[in-house]
Amino acid sequence: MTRPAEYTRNLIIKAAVALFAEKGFERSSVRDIVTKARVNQAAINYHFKGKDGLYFEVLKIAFERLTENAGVDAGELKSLSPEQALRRFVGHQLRPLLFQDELSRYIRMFAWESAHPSKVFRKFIAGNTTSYLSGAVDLVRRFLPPDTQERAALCAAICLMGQCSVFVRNRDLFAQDPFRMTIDEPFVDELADLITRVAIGGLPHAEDARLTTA
Amino acid sequence: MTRPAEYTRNLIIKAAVALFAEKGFERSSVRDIVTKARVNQAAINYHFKGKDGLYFEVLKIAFERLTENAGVDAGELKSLSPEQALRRFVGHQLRPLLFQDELSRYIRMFAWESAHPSKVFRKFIAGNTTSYLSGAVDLVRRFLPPDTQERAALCAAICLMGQCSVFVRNRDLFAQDPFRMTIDEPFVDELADLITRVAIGGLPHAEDARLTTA
DNA sequence: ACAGGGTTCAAACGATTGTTTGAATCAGGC
DNA sequence: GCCTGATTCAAACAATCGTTTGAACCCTGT
Repeated sequence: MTRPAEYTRNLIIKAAVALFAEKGFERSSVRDIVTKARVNQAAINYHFKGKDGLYFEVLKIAFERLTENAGVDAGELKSLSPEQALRRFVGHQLRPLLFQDELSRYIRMFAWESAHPSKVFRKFIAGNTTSYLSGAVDLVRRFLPPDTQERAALCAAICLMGQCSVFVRNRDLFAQDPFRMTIDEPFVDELADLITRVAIGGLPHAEDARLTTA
Repeated sequence: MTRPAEYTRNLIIKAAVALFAEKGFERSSVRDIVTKARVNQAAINYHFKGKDGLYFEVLKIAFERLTENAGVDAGELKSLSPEQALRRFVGHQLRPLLFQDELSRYIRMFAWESAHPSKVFRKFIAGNTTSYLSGAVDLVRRFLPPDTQERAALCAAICLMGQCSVFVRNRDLFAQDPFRMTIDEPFVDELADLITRVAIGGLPHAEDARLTTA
């Protein structure tokens, strides 16, 4: 069979995940990837039909791993209280701040896409109808008034994930000079608590009477 | 004097602002800018010492215009109730969703930077100690418990601005197929109310007892 | 031993990026 | 009128990007 093919495929995917997570898709060059993977230039085009094809493959893997392992897990979601589930989810989204394992890299990749979705990514979510956003929507729905419109719930979910991804993307920036945040476990716990608590406290009032627009 | 110089300078700046707002700094090429401005290739390097120099100049202008005109205005901030001030600020941040005027373009430029700060931008905020974030920090502080640490207030401000900039950046994406949001004035009002109300409802509980980390 | 297909390789391709060049053009001062 | 400095211009530069090429390589089946 094609033993060696699968081997270098994995080599490439591993290197690509690391780079895509670190810098995002656009800023990661093919030459960076093949250098890190210690394979030839043409390998990506041979095995994945180009950079886009590689990214699509990587997205597929990341999505599978995340949905099977996430705090979005349907079973776990029901066994926990809404507050616990939300806290777990936020903690999961902030995971790349603390750990550099594979799962964290996948989350970070999606954090880049939430900043500026690439063409490949759009094609990807077009195929996966059950977007990773739907999990977040279910999560916030439990805090929103029961008659909240789907659109508002979607916006709330986007806001929730956006708050996490800002920190994931700019981790290094916030650690540096004007901010000087020491990003350790106590800090991330604090941050996750902050985001979670603001959501818990605020979401129930999301559909109150219209504010004066002035 | 150098009349014609200032004229083409403004031509370039105007075109650059439009493109930087639309696509961000990195994705806007020098050739796009000079074509839109109807000036020569070399003009940018002659007048601004390169693309970076142009961007720095544009950032300076945008920052001045925003601080003098923003909902962050110190006088206006004190004359309004905390709730009104926050709602005004959020509405201001979401302005690019509705209008395409100059002010909206400046806001959108900063929204791109909040996603992935460029080198030029980092150098810029290093020089402007009173970051545009400090206004947001003051705003959220009025809802946080009085003894909240500066670090937590800063995180809350980042979260607040992040929620707005997600929609500003991805306006077109959310209008399209998987989401199909019609981004008109009622929607933006609704969204601004949502973000504001979640913040008002949640921020006071930001420093409650530690949540169980599980 | 040989042929053939899957895989690797170094090199080049064409497109795009930001920047530089050197001549051409224009203005105003002596 | 001519010189000088500022400004514009078309063209090229060097670097990087993703992709393609065609020969070399290696393993397998016959």
